[in-house]
Amino acid sequence: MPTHFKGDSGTKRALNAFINLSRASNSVQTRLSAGLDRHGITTSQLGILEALFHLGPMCQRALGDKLLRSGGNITMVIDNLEKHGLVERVRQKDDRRMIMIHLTPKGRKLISRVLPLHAKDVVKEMSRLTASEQEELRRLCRKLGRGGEVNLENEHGNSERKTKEKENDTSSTQ
Amino acid sequence: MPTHFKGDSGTKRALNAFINLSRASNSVQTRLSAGLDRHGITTSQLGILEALFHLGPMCQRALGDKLLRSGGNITMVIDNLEKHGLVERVRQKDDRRMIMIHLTPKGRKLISRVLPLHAKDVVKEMSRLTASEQEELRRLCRKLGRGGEVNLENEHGNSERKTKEKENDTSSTQ
DNA sequence: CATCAATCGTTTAACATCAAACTATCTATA
DNA sequence: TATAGATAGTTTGATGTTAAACGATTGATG
Repeated sequence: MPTHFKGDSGTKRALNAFINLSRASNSVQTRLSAGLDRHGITTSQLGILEALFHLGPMCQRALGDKLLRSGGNITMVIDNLEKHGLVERVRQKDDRRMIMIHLTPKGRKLISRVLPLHAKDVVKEMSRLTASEQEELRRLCRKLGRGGEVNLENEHGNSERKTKEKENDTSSTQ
Repeated sequence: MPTHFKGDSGTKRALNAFINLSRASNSVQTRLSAGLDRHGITTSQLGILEALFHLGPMCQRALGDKLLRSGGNITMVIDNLEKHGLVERVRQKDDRRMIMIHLTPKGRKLISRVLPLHAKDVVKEMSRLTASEQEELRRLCRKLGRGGEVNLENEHGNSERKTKEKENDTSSTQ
């Protein structure tokens, strides 16, 4: 009963690697979101606030692309942020399909206060690994990332430079 | 604008490790759940079906402990499994608070068919890493697992044996 | 100019998730 | 025995998530 799998060792290895990957991600995520609780925001909300803070006002479509979330999801999370007075929707005049999301002063204040604290929490969580272990973990995880190394999105049409793949922005979510 | 963080390199390293950990877990999870879609079940449902298949009938509390989910969540997922005729609730006679969850023949048939296919999918996903990379990933992820190595739950009171920590069961979820 | 296709955001339905309040049941103990 | 506390499961309310259908707006093309 406690064996649970009668496959070859290669299968066991893959299953174990996957299970521990999932558990680690979930564990860290859960502990970090407890930290965010103290500031009254969720992980999803942090993602949006951080993007707005670092990149400036964006339309919902762009936020969805950046955070890898569906349009409907972005609508919902922004609804909640708006209820709390942290962002506001501004309908574009030139293209009335588009709505730019702006941080309110309250939202800007909050995110600029929370971000360093959250980063500190992340550092604390990851400090269970040494520096080189963190780099190794990153390297291994990258190989498991988005299917087939797509990267077919130049964000805002800077198609003249075939630059450095972007790959990482050192944001504190996702 | 593209720098996004003006912290020391240790902070950057931790943030990058964390981001890539989350993304890897999410990516793999998303691709695997597309595979489960073909069998009409979700990841959560798979977790419960698999536990029942490997461990036999269990009460909801035990399932929640095993899968690290809240009681309310278990109730909901089992509701859906029951709707689909894959499990059934059996009220205990000796202790009427308790409800044992059983696989139906249909549920047993489904999970015994799906499990090997799902395992194969996991192997395929993880094959982006070599065998030793998988083992290294597992090792690193374990260090990030549940806070402080708690393990304060002997499941069903087998408190006489201080046995081998249990740690891993080679299941294909979680 | 009219229409059609693309794009943006919203809504809906289904599932997941948690915490907290609640019901039912059991156990210990006074 | 009666009552209080523990335990199992459900319900509720909030959030997040997707996919699909939908409405509004824009742009292109005949």
